[in-house]
Parts: sequence; structure tokens; C-alpha cells
Amino acid sequence: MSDKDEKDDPSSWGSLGGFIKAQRELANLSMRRLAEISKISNPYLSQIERGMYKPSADVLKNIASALRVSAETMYAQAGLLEERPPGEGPAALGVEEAIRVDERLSVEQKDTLIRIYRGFTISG
Amino acid sequence: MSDKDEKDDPSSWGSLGGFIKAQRELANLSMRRLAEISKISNPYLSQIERGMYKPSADVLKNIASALRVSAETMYAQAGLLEERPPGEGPAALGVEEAIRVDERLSVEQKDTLIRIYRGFTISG
DNA sequence: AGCGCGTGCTAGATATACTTAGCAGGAACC
DNA sequence: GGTTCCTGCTAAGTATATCTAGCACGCGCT
Repeated sequence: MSDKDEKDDPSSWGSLGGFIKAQRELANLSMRRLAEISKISNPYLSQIERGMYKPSADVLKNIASALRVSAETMYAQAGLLEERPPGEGPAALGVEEAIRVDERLSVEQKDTLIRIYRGFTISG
Repeated sequence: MSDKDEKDDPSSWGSLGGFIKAQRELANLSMRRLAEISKISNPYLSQIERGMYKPSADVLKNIASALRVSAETMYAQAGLLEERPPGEGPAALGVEEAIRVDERLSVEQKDTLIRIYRGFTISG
């Protein structure tokens, strides 16, 4: 094996491959076995672990499931989840997003609520 | 046209497109504008909204960011997050809860917002 | 009538994710 | 000395995500 490739790293996908490999070895799974469980081909898994490709979220989800790792952890490792700055935060985004996403509200109602919310938060 | 294209969407990709479209219109953004912000082409955004393609997590993340929606919400809509910890994940964060938790709002303001919200949702 | 500019959509080409077939090496058998 | 099996990896092809160029419509303007 003597695996020492540490140059192919377009962004942070390399660390994702390393993470998957580590988890796979931790679970004592061969590439073929993990690939089978993850419903992908073993050569492809090989490429992923070496950081040569950025797998789609679909594949990522399957691998995560096969490794019994949460999909969120996987996406975080893949750099697909925005950072959560501790302390300061997505609180501002929280209310607005919750309103936007609520399917029981009409567009006008969402608009109204967000406008009021912004009025509140601007002043204090 | 007026073609009710209700082909089989194996996962809920169709609903993802609808979600994106709804959020885009809510934000008063044209396809070209959102595509530009999301760093994708406008025809591709068109296809995505019509549920013809399953965008990669990368693209999903960019769109989410452009729509000021959390990546988690986006992935949940795309059916890519299966883990739903008891107590409901961030995707299902209710409006009322988000309001209550917001530290920038006074008690009265929270009360006002929640009252309005409840008024809206009673009828709908 | 045009024009210019906006919208969303279609068609064909390109990039890249992903697969099937097969290679080289090592360990446990006969 | 062979065979089977394993392991991971490479090469070349297929599928699909994504882009560039352009179409058709609507709307305000002169």
C-alpha cells in the first residue's frame, strides 16, 4: 500500500476521502464491501478516497449510511454545510427562514411577518 | 402546453424544484438573477425548478445560500438528510420556536409576532 | 408599426460523476 | 510449481449534470 499522496487537493475534498477511508478501516470493511453496501462501484470508491472526484450528495448519503455516520457529519466533512459560527449566529436567519419555509403561510403573509420582524430587529 | 408533467420523481425532486421556485418568487428574484447569485446558468435553474435534474449538493448549497435558506433546509427538501433526530431537526424548526429563541426580540415583540402568526395560521 | 429589454424555456455541446472489464500483488490452500 | 481467493488500482466507456447560444413571448417606449 504505502499510501502517501497528499498533493491532489482541489479544495477540501481530499479530507473527505481521508475521512471515508478512516471510517471504512475503522469498521474493518474492504473497499468492495463498502462499495457494495453503498451501492457504488469499488473503483469509484477508490477514486473518492483518493480525492479525485467529488461525489454527489446522493452517493455521500449512501456512504454515510453504510458507515453508520450521520449524513450531516458527512456533508460537513465534504464542506457542504455552511459553518456555524458559535455564539453569533444564524438566529437572525432562523426566524426569517422559518417563516419563509412555513407552508401554511401565503406569500403575502410571509412578506408581512418578515417585514414586521425586520422592523423589530432594526430598532433594537 | 399547460402540461401537467407529473412523471415519476423517484425521490421528491419535484417538490425540491417547487420549493426553490417558491422561495425564489418570495424573494422577488428572476431566474437569471438567482442563477447568477447561485453561480449556475439560468437554463439549468429552469430545469431544476421543473424537477428535470437532481442538482449536486454543491449547487444546492449555493442556491440555499442565495435564497438565504440554511443548507440543512435545502438538503431536507431534497430528501438528502434522512436523519431526523427526535424533537425535529433544523428543517422543521417552527416559526413560533424560532421567534421565542431569538434574543434580539423583546417579550412584547415576540408576543406580537406570535399572535400575528397564529392569526394567519388559524384560517389556513 | 417597429424597437429594446425583460422574462422563462429549448437544443446541442462539454465537463464530470459513475460503471463494467480487467490488471498486479499477496496469502492460503493443493 | 501451481491454482483460487482476497486486496486495491487503472483504463475506457456510459450516463448525467451543467454550460453556451439562441428562441418565443410580453411589456413599455418613440
